[in-house]
Amino acid sequence: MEPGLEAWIRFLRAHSSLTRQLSASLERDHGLTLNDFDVLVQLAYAPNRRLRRVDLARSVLLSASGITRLLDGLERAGWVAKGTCTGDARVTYAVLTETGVAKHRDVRTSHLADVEALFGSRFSEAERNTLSALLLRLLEPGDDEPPACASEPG
Amino acid sequence: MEPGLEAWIRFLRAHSSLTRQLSASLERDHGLTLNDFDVLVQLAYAPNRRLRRVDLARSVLLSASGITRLLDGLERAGWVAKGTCTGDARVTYAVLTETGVAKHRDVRTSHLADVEALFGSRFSEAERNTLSALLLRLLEPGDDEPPACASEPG
DNA sequence: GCTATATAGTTGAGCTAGCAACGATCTTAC
DNA sequence: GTAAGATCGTTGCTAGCTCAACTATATAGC
Repeated sequence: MEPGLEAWIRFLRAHSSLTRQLSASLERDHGLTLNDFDVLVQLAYAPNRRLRRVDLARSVLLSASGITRLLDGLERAGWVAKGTCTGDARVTYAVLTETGVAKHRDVRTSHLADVEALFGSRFSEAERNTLSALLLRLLEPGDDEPPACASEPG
Repeated sequence: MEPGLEAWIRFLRAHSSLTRQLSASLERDHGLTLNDFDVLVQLAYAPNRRLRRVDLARSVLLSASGITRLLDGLERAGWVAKGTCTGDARVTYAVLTETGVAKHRDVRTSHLADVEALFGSRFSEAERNTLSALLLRLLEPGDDEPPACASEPG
Protein backbone atom coordinates (compact mmCIF):
# COMPACT_ATOMS: atom_id res chain seq x y z
CA MET A 1 0.00 0.00 0.00
CA GLU A 2 0.95 3.64 -0.26
CA PRO A 3 3.82 4.08 2.18
CA GLY A 4 2.91 7.50 3.55
CA LEU A 5 -0.73 6.59 3.95
CA GLU A 6 -0.40 3.60 6.25
CA ALA A 7 -0.89 5.37 9.56
CA TRP A 8 -3.48 7.68 8.10
CA ILE A 9 -5.58 4.87 6.72
CA ARG A 10 -5.45 3.07 10.03
CA PHE A 11 -6.62 6.27 11.63
CA LEU A 12 -9.61 6.43 9.30
CA ARG A 13 -10.44 2.77 9.81
CA ALA A 14 -10.15 3.00 13.55
CA HIS A 15 -12.40 6.02 13.64
CA SER A 16 -15.00 4.43 11.43
CA SER A 17 -15.03 1.19 13.36
CA LEU A 18 -15.21 2.78 16.80
CA THR A 19 -17.75 5.46 16.05
CA ARG A 20 -20.00 2.96 14.35
CA GLN A 21 -20.10 0.79 17.44
CA LEU A 22 -20.25 3.59 19.96
CA SER A 23 -22.93 5.56 18.21
CA ALA A 24 -25.00 2.42 17.72
CA SER A 25 -25.04 1.67 21.42
CA LEU A 26 -25.52 5.32 22.33
CA GLU A 27 -28.45 5.51 19.95
CA ARG A 28 -29.96 2.24 21.10
CA ASP A 29 -29.62 2.79 24.84
CA HIS A 30 -30.11 6.53 25.10
CA GLY A 31 -31.39 7.92 21.81
CA LEU A 32 -28.33 10.11 21.36
CA THR A 33 -25.78 10.75 18.65
CA LEU A 34 -22.09 10.91 19.49
CA ASN A 35 -22.21 14.62 18.75
CA ASP A 36 -25.31 15.01 20.91
CA PHE A 37 -23.48 13.51 23.82
CA ASP A 38 -20.37 15.50 23.06
CA VAL A 39 -22.42 18.68 23.28
CA LEU A 40 -23.97 17.61 26.57
CA VAL A 41 -20.48 17.03 27.93
CA GLN A 42 -19.21 20.40 26.76
CA LEU A 43 -22.15 22.17 28.32
CA ALA A 44 -21.96 20.19 31.54
CA TYR A 45 -18.39 21.36 32.09
CA ALA A 46 -18.85 24.93 30.88
CA PRO A 47 -19.18 27.84 33.32
CA ASN A 48 -22.83 28.25 34.23
CA ARG A 49 -23.44 25.26 31.99
CA ARG A 50 -23.88 27.57 29.05
CA LEU A 51 -21.98 28.32 25.86
CA ARG A 52 -22.49 30.55 22.89
CA ARG A 53 -23.59 28.52 19.92
CA VAL A 54 -20.63 29.66 17.92
CA ASP A 55 -18.18 28.52 20.59
CA LEU A 56 -19.94 25.22 20.91
CA ALA A 57 -19.62 24.75 17.18
CA ARG A 58 -15.91 25.45 17.31
CA SER A 59 -15.32 23.18 20.26
CA VAL A 60 -17.07 20.14 18.83
CA LEU A 61 -15.93 20.99 15.30
CA LEU A 62 -19.31 21.24 13.70
CA SER A 63 -20.44 23.89 11.26
CA ALA A 64 -22.76 26.64 12.43
CA SER A 65 -25.72 25.05 10.73
CA GLY A 66 -24.84 21.68 12.18
CA ILE A 67 -24.98 23.13 15.68
CA THR A 68 -28.29 24.84 15.02
CA ARG A 69 -29.92 21.60 13.99
CA LEU A 70 -28.27 19.49 16.63
CA LEU A 71 -29.44 21.88 19.32
CA ASP A 72 -32.92 21.87 17.80
CA GLY A 73 -33.11 18.23 18.76
CA LEU A 74 -31.72 18.71 22.26
CA GLU A 75 -34.11 21.62 22.83
CA ARG A 76 -37.10 19.61 21.69
CA ALA A 77 -36.07 16.93 24.18
CA GLY A 78 -35.85 19.56 26.91
CA TRP A 79 -32.18 19.03 27.71
CA VAL A 80 -31.02 22.39 26.42
CA ALA A 81 -32.67 25.81 26.39
CA LYS A 82 -31.89 29.06 24.68
CA GLY A 83 -30.48 31.97 26.64
CA THR A 84 -29.88 35.53 25.60
CA CYS A 85 -26.74 37.55 26.03
CA THR A 86 -27.24 40.94 27.63
CA GLY A 87 -25.06 43.31 25.71
CA ASP A 88 -24.89 41.41 22.45
CA ALA A 89 -28.21 40.63 20.89
CA ARG A 90 -26.64 38.54 18.17
CA VAL A 91 -25.59 35.73 20.44
CA THR A 92 -27.81 32.99 21.73
CA TYR A 93 -26.60 30.71 24.46
CA ALA A 94 -27.14 27.02 24.65
CA VAL A 95 -27.93 26.34 28.30
CA LEU A 96 -28.06 22.90 29.83
CA THR A 97 -31.33 22.47 31.73
CA GLU A 98 -31.77 20.48 34.93
CA THR A 99 -33.20 17.67 32.83
CA GLY A 100 -30.15 17.95 30.63
CA VAL A 101 -27.81 17.65 33.59
CA ALA A 102 -29.66 14.53 34.64
CA LYS A 103 -29.51 13.13 31.12
CA HIS A 104 -25.80 13.72 30.96
CA ARG A 105 -25.27 12.01 34.29
CA ASP A 106 -27.44 9.15 33.18
CA VAL A 107 -25.62 8.53 29.90
CA ARG A 108 -22.15 9.24 31.18
CA THR A 109 -21.54 5.99 33.01
CA SER A 110 -22.57 3.62 30.29
CA HIS A 111 -20.85 5.61 27.60
CA LEU A 112 -17.63 5.79 29.58
CA ALA A 113 -17.81 2.03 29.94
CA ASP A 114 -18.27 1.62 26.19
CA VAL A 115 -15.37 3.91 25.41
CA GLU A 116 -13.22 2.10 27.92
CA ALA A 117 -14.09 -1.28 26.41
CA LEU A 118 -13.49 -0.28 22.81
CA PHE A 119 -10.74 2.26 23.20
CA GLY A 120 -9.15 2.67 26.62
CA SER A 121 -8.74 -1.01 27.41
CA ARG A 122 -6.57 -1.50 24.35
CA PHE A 123 -3.77 0.53 25.88
CA SER A 124 -1.68 0.76 29.00
CA GLU A 125 -1.71 3.97 30.95
CA ALA A 126 1.55 5.07 29.32
CA GLU A 127 0.38 4.16 25.86
CA ARG A 128 -2.79 6.10 26.26
CA ASN A 129 -0.82 9.13 27.33
CA THR A 130 1.44 8.76 24.33
CA LEU A 131 -1.51 8.44 22.01
CA SER A 132 -3.22 11.40 23.58
CA ALA A 133 -0.12 13.54 23.16
CA LEU A 134 0.31 12.52 19.54
CA LEU A 135 -3.32 13.26 18.76
CA LEU A 136 -2.98 16.68 20.31
CA ARG A 137 -0.43 17.56 17.65
CA LEU A 138 -3.08 17.13 15.03
CA LEU A 139 -5.20 19.81 16.65
CA GLU A 140 -2.57 22.41 17.33
CA PRO A 141 -2.89 25.09 14.67
CA GLY A 142 -6.68 25.29 14.67
CA ASP A 143 -7.16 26.39 18.27
CA ASP A 144 -7.96 30.00 18.84
CA GLU A 145 -9.53 32.75 20.81
CA PRO A 146 -11.46 32.45 24.05
CA PRO A 147 -15.21 33.15 24.01
CA ALA A 148 -16.41 36.66 24.64
CA CYS A 149 -19.30 37.42 26.97
CA ALA A 150 -18.97 33.96 28.45
CA SER A 151 -18.62 34.64 32.14
CA GLU A 152 -21.63 36.77 32.91
CA PRO A 153 -23.73 35.39 35.78
CA GLY A 154 -26.78 33.26 35.08
CA MET B 1 -13.19 17.00 31.56
CA GLU B 2 -14.07 13.38 31.93
CA PRO B 3 -10.78 11.67 32.72
CA GLY B 4 -11.24 8.53 30.65
CA LEU B 5 -12.50 10.48 27.67
CA GLU B 6 -9.59 12.79 27.11
CA ALA B 7 -7.72 10.75 24.53
CA TRP B 8 -10.94 9.62 22.90
CA ILE B 9 -12.24 13.14 22.48
CA ARG B 10 -8.96 14.22 20.98
CA PHE B 11 -9.27 11.33 18.61
CA LEU B 12 -12.71 12.50 17.52
CA ARG B 13 -11.58 16.11 17.16
CA ALA B 14 -8.52 15.18 15.18
CA HIS B 15 -10.56 13.05 12.83
CA SER B 16 -13.15 15.71 12.32
CA SER B 17 -10.60 18.41 11.70
CA LEU B 18 -8.45 16.43 9.30
CA THR B 19 -11.20 14.82 7.26
CA ARG B 20 -12.94 18.15 6.84
CA GLN B 21 -9.85 19.72 5.34
CA LEU B 22 -8.77 16.72 3.31
CA SER B 23 -12.16 16.01 1.85
CA ALA B 24 -12.63 19.66 1.00
CA SER B 25 -9.45 19.78 -1.05
CA LEU B 26 -10.09 16.37 -2.57
CA GLU B 27 -13.54 17.52 -3.57
CA ARG B 28 -12.37 20.85 -4.90
CA ASP B 29 -9.38 19.60 -6.86
CA HIS B 30 -10.59 16.21 -8.03
CA GLY B 31 -14.30 15.85 -7.41
CA LEU B 32 -13.78 12.95 -5.06
CA THR B 33 -14.84 12.01 -1.56
CA LEU B 34 -12.36 10.56 0.89
CA ASN B 35 -14.18 7.27 0.59
CA ASP B 36 -14.17 7.50 -3.19
CA PHE B 37 -10.41 7.82 -3.16
CA ASP B 38 -10.07 5.10 -0.56
CA VAL B 39 -11.95 2.74 -2.84
CA LEU B 40 -9.76 3.67 -5.81
CA VAL B 41 -6.70 2.88 -3.71
CA GLN B 42 -8.07 -0.46 -2.57
CA LEU B 43 -8.87 -1.46 -6.12
CA ALA B 44 -5.56 -0.22 -7.49
CA TYR B 45 -3.69 -2.54 -5.14
CA ALA B 46 -6.04 -5.53 -5.40
CA PRO B 47 -5.15 -8.56 -7.54
CA ASN B 48 -6.42 -7.93 -11.06
CA ARG B 49 -7.56 -4.55 -9.75
CA ARG B 50 -10.88 -6.08 -8.79
CA LEU B 51 -12.70 -6.82 -5.56
CA ARG B 52 -16.06 -8.26 -4.61
CA ARG B 53 -18.33 -5.49 -3.49
CA VAL B 54 -18.81 -7.11 -0.14
CA ASP B 55 -15.07 -7.31 0.47
CA LEU B 56 -14.65 -3.73 -0.57
CA ALA B 57 -17.34 -2.74 1.89
CA ARG B 58 -15.57 -4.57 4.69
CA SER B 59 -12.18 -3.14 3.84
CA VAL B 60 -13.26 0.48 3.77
CA LEU B 61 -15.78 -0.05 6.56
CA LEU B 62 -18.88 1.02 4.72
CA SER B 63 -22.24 -0.70 4.77
CA ALA B 64 -23.33 -2.75 1.78
CA SER B 65 -25.69 -0.06 0.63
CA GLY B 66 -23.05 2.57 1.09
CA ILE B 67 -20.75 0.69 -1.28
CA THR B 68 -23.50 0.27 -3.84
CA ARG B 69 -24.13 3.98 -4.01
CA LEU B 70 -20.50 4.97 -3.84
CA LEU B 71 -19.69 2.63 -6.74
CA ASP B 72 -22.68 4.01 -8.66
CA GLY B 73 -20.84 7.28 -8.78
CA LEU B 74 -17.49 5.80 -9.75
CA GLU B 75 -19.18 3.74 -12.46
CA ARG B 76 -20.96 6.76 -13.87
CA ALA B 77 -17.61 8.50 -14.04
CA GLY B 78 -16.15 5.50 -15.86
CA TRP B 79 -13.47 4.73 -13.29
CA VAL B 80 -14.99 1.44 -12.15
CA ALA B 81 -16.92 -1.24 -14.03
CA LYS B 82 -18.95 -4.24 -12.93
CA GLY B 83 -17.56 -7.74 -13.40
CA THR B 84 -19.25 -11.08 -12.92
CA CYS B 85 -17.93 -14.03 -10.96
CA THR B 86 -18.00 -17.35 -12.80
CA GLY B 87 -19.13 -19.88 -10.29
CA ASP B 88 -21.10 -17.59 -8.01
CA ALA B 89 -23.78 -15.58 -9.70
CA ARG B 90 -24.49 -13.61 -6.57
CA VAL B 91 -21.25 -11.74 -6.57
CA THR B 92 -20.46 -8.68 -8.63
CA TYR B 93 -16.94 -7.40 -8.86
CA ALA B 94 -15.89 -3.80 -8.78
CA VAL B 95 -13.16 -3.54 -11.41
CA LEU B 96 -10.90 -0.55 -11.85
CA THR B 97 -10.92 0.54 -15.49
CA GLU B 98 -7.94 2.01 -17.35
CA THR B 99 -9.46 5.43 -16.82
CA GLY B 100 -9.77 4.58 -13.16
CA VAL B 101 -6.11 3.65 -12.94
CA ALA B 102 -5.21 6.97 -14.51
CA LYS B 103 -7.51 8.83 -12.14
CA HIS B 104 -5.96 7.14 -9.16
CA ARG B 105 -2.47 8.00 -10.36
CA ASP B 106 -3.57 11.55 -10.99
CA VAL B 107 -5.08 12.11 -7.55
CA ARG B 108 -2.48 10.14 -5.62
CA THR B 109 0.29 12.70 -5.63
CA SER B 110 -1.66 15.69 -4.50
CA HIS B 111 -3.58 13.74 -1.90
CA LEU B 112 -0.39 12.24 -0.49
CA ALA B 113 0.98 15.76 -0.22
CA ASP B 114 -2.14 16.91 1.63
CA VAL B 115 -1.99 13.99 4.03
CA GLU B 116 1.69 14.61 4.61
CA ALA B 117 1.08 18.28 5.33
CA LEU B 118 -1.81 17.76 7.72
CA PHE B 119 -0.87 14.46 9.28
CA GLY B 120 2.56 13.03 8.52
CA SER B 121 4.55 16.20 8.99
CA ARG B 122 3.37 16.51 12.57
CA PHE B 123 5.40 13.47 13.60
CA SER B 124 8.88 12.11 13.45
CA GLU B 125 9.45 8.78 11.78
CA ALA B 126 9.48 7.03 15.14
CA GLU B 127 6.38 8.80 16.35
CA ARG B 128 4.47 7.90 13.26
CA ASN B 129 5.40 4.28 13.73
CA THR B 130 4.27 4.42 17.32
CA LEU B 131 1.01 6.03 16.35
CA SER B 132 0.47 3.51 13.60
CA ALA B 133 1.05 0.62 15.97
CA LEU B 134 -1.32 2.04 18.55
CA LEU B 135 -4.02 2.61 15.98
CA LEU B 136 -3.67 -0.95 14.78
CA ARG B 137 -4.77 -2.13 18.21
CA LEU B 138 -8.09 -0.47 17.67
CA LEU B 139 -8.72 -2.60 14.62
CA GLU B 140 -7.65 -5.95 15.92
CA PRO B 141 -10.77 -7.91 16.77
CA GLY B 142 -12.78 -6.97 13.71
CA ASP B 143 -10.55 -8.52 11.07
CA ASP B 144 -11.68 -11.75 9.59
CA GLU B 145 -11.91 -14.19 6.76
CA PRO B 146 -10.22 -13.92 3.37
CA PRO B 147 -12.39 -13.33 0.30
CA ALA B 148 -13.69 -16.32 -1.63
CA CYS B 149 -13.51 -16.45 -5.41
CA ALA B 150 -11.02 -13.60 -5.36
CA SER B 151 -8.11 -15.00 -7.32
CA GLU B 152 -9.67 -16.09 -10.55
CA PRO B 153 -7.97 -14.67 -13.63
CA GLY B 154 -9.38 -11.62 -15.35
C1' DG C 1 -35.29 -33.12 -5.46
C1' DC C 2 -36.96 -29.88 -1.79
C1' DT C 3 -37.07 -26.90 2.04
C1' DA C 4 -34.44 -23.86 5.36
C1' DT C 5 -30.87 -20.87 6.08
C1' DA C 6 -27.04 -17.92 4.81
C1' DT C 7 -24.85 -14.72 1.68
C1' DA C 8 -24.47 -10.90 -2.19
C1' DG C 9 -26.39 -7.00 -3.74
C1' DT C 10 -30.02 -3.23 -4.54
C1' DT C 11 -33.61 0.01 -3.20
C1' DG C 12 -36.57 3.20 -0.27
C1' DA C 13 -36.90 6.08 3.75
C1' DG C 14 -34.78 8.85 7.05
C1' DC C 15 -30.94 11.28 9.35
C1' DT C 16 -26.84 14.13 9.84
C1' DA C 17 -23.96 17.34 8.03
C1' DG C 18 -21.96 20.93 4.94
C1' DC C 19 -22.23 24.99 1.84
C1' DA C 20 -24.31 29.11 0.29
C1' DA C 21 -27.44 32.67 0.97
C1' DC C 22 -29.79 35.41 4.06
C1' DG C 23 -31.32 38.61 8.10
C1' DA C 24 -29.91 40.71 12.23
C1' DT C 25 -26.69 42.96 15.12
C1' DC C 26 -22.26 44.95 16.39
C1' DT C 27 -18.00 47.74 15.28
C1' DT C 28 -15.19 50.98 12.88
C1' DA C 29 -14.19 54.96 10.12
C1' DC C 30 -15.47 59.12 8.45
C1' DG D 1 -25.10 59.59 12.27
C1' DT D 2 -24.24 56.81 8.70
C1' DA D 3 -22.03 53.64 5.58
C1' DA D 4 -18.88 49.42 5.28
C1' DG D 5 -17.59 45.38 7.03
C1' DA D 6 -17.44 41.67 10.47
C1' DT D 7 -19.87 38.36 13.41
C1' DC D 8 -23.90 35.34 15.10
C1' DG D 9 -27.41 32.57 13.88
C1' DT D 10 -31.03 30.25 10.79
C1' DT D 11 -32.83 28.20 6.54
C1' DG D 12 -32.89 25.91 1.70
C1' DC D 13 -30.63 22.71 -0.77
C1' DT D 14 -27.87 18.78 -1.51
C1' DA D 15 -24.72 14.82 -0.63
C1' DG D 16 -23.40 10.75 1.81
C1' DC D 17 -24.52 7.20 4.90
C1' DT D 18 -27.30 3.73 7.64
C1' DC D 19 -31.13 0.63 8.58
C1' DA D 20 -34.80 -2.27 7.09
C1' DA D 21 -36.91 -4.70 3.49
C1' DC D 22 -36.45 -7.06 -0.65
C1' DT D 23 -34.67 -10.20 -4.69
C1' DA D 24 -31.59 -13.60 -6.19
C1' DT D 25 -28.32 -17.12 -5.63
C1' DA D 26 -25.82 -20.70 -2.92
C1' DT D 27 -25.46 -24.31 0.61
C1' DA D 28 -26.97 -27.90 3.98
C1' DG D 29 -30.11 -31.32 5.81
C1' DC D 30 -33.42 -34.65 4.79
